[in-house]
Amino acid sequence: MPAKRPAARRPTMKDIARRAGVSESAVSFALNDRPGVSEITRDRVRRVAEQLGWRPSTAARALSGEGAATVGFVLARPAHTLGVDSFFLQLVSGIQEVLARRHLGLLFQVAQDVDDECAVYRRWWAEHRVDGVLVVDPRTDDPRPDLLDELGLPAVVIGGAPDERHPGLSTVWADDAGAMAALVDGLYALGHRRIAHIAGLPGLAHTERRIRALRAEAARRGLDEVQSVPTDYSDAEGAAVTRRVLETAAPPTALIYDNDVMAVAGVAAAAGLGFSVPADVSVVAWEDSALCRMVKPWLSALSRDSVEFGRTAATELTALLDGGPARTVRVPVPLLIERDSTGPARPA
Amino acid sequence: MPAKRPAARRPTMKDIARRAGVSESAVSFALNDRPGVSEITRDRVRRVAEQLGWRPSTAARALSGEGAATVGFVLARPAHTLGVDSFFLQLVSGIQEVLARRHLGLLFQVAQDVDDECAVYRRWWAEHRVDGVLVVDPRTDDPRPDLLDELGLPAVVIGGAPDERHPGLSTVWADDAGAMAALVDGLYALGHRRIAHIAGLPGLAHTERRIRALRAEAARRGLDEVQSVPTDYSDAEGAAVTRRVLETAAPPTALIYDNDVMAVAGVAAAAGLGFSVPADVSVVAWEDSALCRMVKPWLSALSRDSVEFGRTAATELTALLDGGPARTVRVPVPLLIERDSTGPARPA
DNA sequence: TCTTTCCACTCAAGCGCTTTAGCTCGCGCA
DNA sequence: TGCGCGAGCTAAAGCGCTTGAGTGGAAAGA
Repeated sequence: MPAKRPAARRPTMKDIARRAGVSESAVSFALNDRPGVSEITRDRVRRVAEQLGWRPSTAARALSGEGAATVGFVLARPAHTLGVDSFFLQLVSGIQEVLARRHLGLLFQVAQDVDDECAVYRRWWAEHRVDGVLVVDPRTDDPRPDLLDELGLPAVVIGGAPDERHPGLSTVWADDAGAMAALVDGLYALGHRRIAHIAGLPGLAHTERRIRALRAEAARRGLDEVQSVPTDYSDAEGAAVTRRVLETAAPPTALIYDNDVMAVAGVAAAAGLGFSVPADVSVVAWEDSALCRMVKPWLSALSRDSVEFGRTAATELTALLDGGPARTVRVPVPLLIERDSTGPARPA
Repeated sequence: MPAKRPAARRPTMKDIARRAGVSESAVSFALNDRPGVSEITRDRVRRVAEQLGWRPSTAARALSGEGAATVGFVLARPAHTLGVDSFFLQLVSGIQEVLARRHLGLLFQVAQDVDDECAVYRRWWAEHRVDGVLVVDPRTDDPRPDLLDELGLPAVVIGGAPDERHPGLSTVWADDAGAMAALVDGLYALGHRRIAHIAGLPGLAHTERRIRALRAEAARRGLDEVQSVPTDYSDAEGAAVTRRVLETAAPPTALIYDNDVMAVAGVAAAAGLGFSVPADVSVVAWEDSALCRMVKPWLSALSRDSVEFGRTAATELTALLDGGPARTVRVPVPLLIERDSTGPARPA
């Protein structure tokens, strides 16, 4: 037999009203800082509420039109790439920090793919579950902004490019193009002319931005042995692609990895092929984490503050929920932390 | 001016009732598979509902006593240890898989510490936000089970030991003691007599279980140069402790790390001290992930299926929500994947 | 003195759903 | 013919909160 639960009853506004000797409406006014009650009544009500440990029922609030006090976050990535990723947990930490302050809940869901994700948004909307959502991994040709517009669901896109076509959405983005330009600058100065970019998932907006930026930089300098190879972000593909680009007649002298996991796997793969880092080939990871200091040589990496990124995104969303206008805000360009995996190109 | 939102109205049961020419109650009966309507009416109602894209408002449902259709998950770990951890995202993936099937939402929150976590539970309970919670990182002397009992909030403890004192809580656990015994068995057979265990956060139940198990195994075999050193799971402490135990007159010949991150950091630290793995010292990681195959030598590791762990926990919670009895279920003992970091002890 | 104004508060409806009680048939049976 | 009965449905209350429309009384104005 299941244990009998005492199931303490939650106090309601009615309880407060009775104890304070006023009507429920007065309680509502008092607790929501609305005019209509005297200061002394307000105080009394507040004290009683506190004493009873009262908290508003989100369900009742939501039902009377106040919104669900919850924001949604969907992660649609293949399960195996979720593994050793430091970015998302940090991002979510930052998001939480801001949301918790306002007692907003975070409804989290992992989805199979973007279509699945869209279905989740539809369901959340229809079920009245969330007041707004945070969208990650924006894509080229993304169906989500249109959908969110249609549903009228406030949203901020994390990591997208500024988007004029959806004036209702806020965007928080990093200047990947600028970062890539700076990165290539540095490598060029070190003598690197053949550069391979082991990119992330094709179709992701920031992957495409980085690829385009690299191509542009190469063109500007007349480098024609520069390439980007998309992957699924996994260590396996990172290693495989590394081997592929390195086993050519004129292998690249610098490798740019779109995340830390692939960079680490890539270094190992390079070593397996007899390439030493950074003597034969320089390596940079586009994402810094403890991982980069766990291998020899320590990896140079582009470091951004993912927690702050999350904070910014959440702040924009709360502004949107408060009825503010949609905005486009840029977070600081990631900073290159130079460690031991980058050096001058070996002379030809 | 903020974009005017079209704000499509969500269909309600009233809409369905009107379109189907029946009362709201009939609609409710029809859609919830209750007796009281004929099959043909039921079908008609269902069709109309489908056609309108109707979904029940969770707020309204919750308000009329049905529960919030949401379960909670709080993560209370220092932010910096959240970084490169593969376990939680995998666990959450598994949890989601089960919850999504029943359209249960997952409310996720990161907290500072256990007290903070308790406050979150209280708030969730008072706000009527969740029907149950998943508790991770159980501790020795944990205040949470008592609290959850008091609140009557269904809960399953993930990774705890069977707990007779709280018959209302379900527990999903792994047999750390058994795994530790098997591990020591293997190392002993390889000739290892001096073993150091670089443990996780002190106070966590499974940390203590492992420490006790190791001590028991050592006692059984009369090994007196066996030790456990607690850490905060970070790569930094993993490396520091490694150096400390290795820089002694009779250093251990085998190191057991309570997670993959510390193991990797530990190998690097050992190498820095001139110890080669596995010739001078064997290394085992208690947690397998891509990380273990990213360093040379590849790390032997205890592998468990974290996704499945999550599935099991979520399944138990849904059973509890359905009014089932609390249960204690054991997941399979983690399996030792032997790679290149373990070998025979160097003869004295 | 009587009216107006305003403040502090109460009433009651409504949000979308569930659920209990009740109502109306048509049928079988005595 | 009358009655009971169950199947199939409706009416209405209630969950906890917000909110617009009152209401009573004291202070202010005529």
